[in-house]
Amino acid sequence: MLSRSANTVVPVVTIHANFGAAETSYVGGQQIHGEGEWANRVYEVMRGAVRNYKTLSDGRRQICAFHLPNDIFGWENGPTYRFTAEAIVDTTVRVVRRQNLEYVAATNVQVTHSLLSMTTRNLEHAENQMMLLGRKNSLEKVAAFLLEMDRRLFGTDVLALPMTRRDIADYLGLSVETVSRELSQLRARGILKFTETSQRQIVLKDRQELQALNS
Amino acid sequence: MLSRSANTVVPVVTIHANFGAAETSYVGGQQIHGEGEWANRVYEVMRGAVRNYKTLSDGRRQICAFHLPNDIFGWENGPTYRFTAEAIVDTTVRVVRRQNLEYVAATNVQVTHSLLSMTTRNLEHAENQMMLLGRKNSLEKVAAFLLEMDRRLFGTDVLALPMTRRDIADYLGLSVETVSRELSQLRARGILKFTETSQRQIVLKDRQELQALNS
DNA sequence: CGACTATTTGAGGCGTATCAAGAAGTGTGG
DNA sequence: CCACACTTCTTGATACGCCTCAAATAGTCG
Repeated sequence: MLSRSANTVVPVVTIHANFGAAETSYVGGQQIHGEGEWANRVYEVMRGAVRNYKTLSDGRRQICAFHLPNDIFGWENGPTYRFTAEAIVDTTVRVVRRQNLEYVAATNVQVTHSLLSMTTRNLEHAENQMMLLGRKNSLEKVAAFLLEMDRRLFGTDVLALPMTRRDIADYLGLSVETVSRELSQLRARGILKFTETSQRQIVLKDRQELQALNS
Repeated sequence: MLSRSANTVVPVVTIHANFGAAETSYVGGQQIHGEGEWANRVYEVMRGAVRNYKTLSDGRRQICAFHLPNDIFGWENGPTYRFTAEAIVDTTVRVVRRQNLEYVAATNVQVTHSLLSMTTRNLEHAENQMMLLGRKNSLEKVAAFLLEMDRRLFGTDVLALPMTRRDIADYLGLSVETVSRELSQLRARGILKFTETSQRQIVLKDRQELQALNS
């Protein structure tokens, strides 16, 4: 049972029918689970995209991760979800009850090991994001974002971004306007272009140059 | 074998003599392992403090974590360390060979589960830090740092910070000067004071007010 | 088509970085 | 114990990158 992870190709659990999995669909904008709610379920994205975020009391938002097809999310060690998870676009997920997964993990060292691998990859991503948030400037942030999406939305010439500029901004610790300006700058420099149909469809014309901007 | 974790009181592996542990000491500033080196060893801090950081090619640095007594670090899923780890002050660690730990983890579901718990706690910390780095202002960052250290360096009236202002700055995504200014502001507001002996020894006079600044 | 949201672009302001200098603290050798 | 060199820390002046506010354009959906 292997599954392609967000970042690398490593063995990882897939939520399997054996665990009592069921599919559920959400429309764009719909909440899948809320920060602080009981963490009863674990999810695997089948189609669509999910944003995982925290908010401060005054509404400031930090998106910690985007989940794309084959990503697993909602696995918690503690009793409650540390995030809100929302479908960005129409999304289908496979759901498994947490206790079923825990039941298997308690006895099966391989499943536990897979969960450990998954958590470690999430940690690596978070660590890279800390460097990005703490020490990169706005152009470097946007370049890194594009390269990440290019890697994860593989297999297509055009990056069909599911998320809004606001989502990108809240992922990179920027304002919407700054994201837009840096994208415009990259377009002006010939590093990318938008398709005729949409501003959310981006073609990377010079990945090397993007890579160079990513420090 | 239980050990107090950095953030919460949860069962977690301690590096035990059974794993073939040995103690090693480092002087302040000495490197324990470098980013990219083969991850052959796992460490537990006995005395002292460790900084874990990444650097960009031009020298910008992001400290991802400070490790204090009873913290475990150096556990990697991949082949190499993703960080440089340096002793901040004179530090003693317990060392275990990775393969010994892996050997136990491969068969013992409890040890694997402990590693999973530890990794999950690290992930939670990283997620909170992402919110801090991406969305908090400099005063909120410094307040959050002080509260974190107050929680982790428990049992004393004065916070005897092992790290320099530069370390704090690189942990919070700020400049040294800004850290210093915000500490001065908190002192001027009567929320903290320094001891007569050192600028690194801080007494928190109003934790509630600090908590309020932390959003 | 009309209402609404998302995106871009410009103008100006603010928060934090940078540069600079002095004070405080630390370590070393005499 | 002091003198000296060096590092760390603080504080002030200034610069600049990104945010905020505003308005126009583009895109979406009933």
